[in-house]
Amino acid sequence: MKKSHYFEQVYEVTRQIPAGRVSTYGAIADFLALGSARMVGWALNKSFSAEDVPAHRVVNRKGELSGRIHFPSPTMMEELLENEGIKIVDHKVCDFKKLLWKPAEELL
DNA sequence: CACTTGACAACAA
DNA sequence: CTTGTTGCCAAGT
Repeated sequence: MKKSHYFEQVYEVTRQIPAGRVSTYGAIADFLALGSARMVGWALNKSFSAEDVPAHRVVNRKGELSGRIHFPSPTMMEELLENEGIKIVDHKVCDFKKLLWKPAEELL
């Protein structure tokens, strides 16, 4: 049952993010070429009610854990990321650009 | 049906 | 750092 097409797409892409990597709203939105970064964030918000989506691997364009506030605990996101080998400094991803993963990479 | 809000992007000042 | 704009589109009120 599809609620909304792009929701599923965002979930799918987000699930493709490998551990130890992060992605951005812009990257996903750009890859889907559907809506916009807002839609991605919005879809991720609903991801809690959806299937298991590693939303903690999705950050904003600055690498900030902007979504941590929506997690059960604001620190959970950092814990999860650090658990995957991602360094978090000041609620931001260290070497963000290096860890940045794009959906298109899977196609390469 | 109109308006506002939203885990945003990207730039400008 | 903040405040502002424009684009984008669905859900909530």
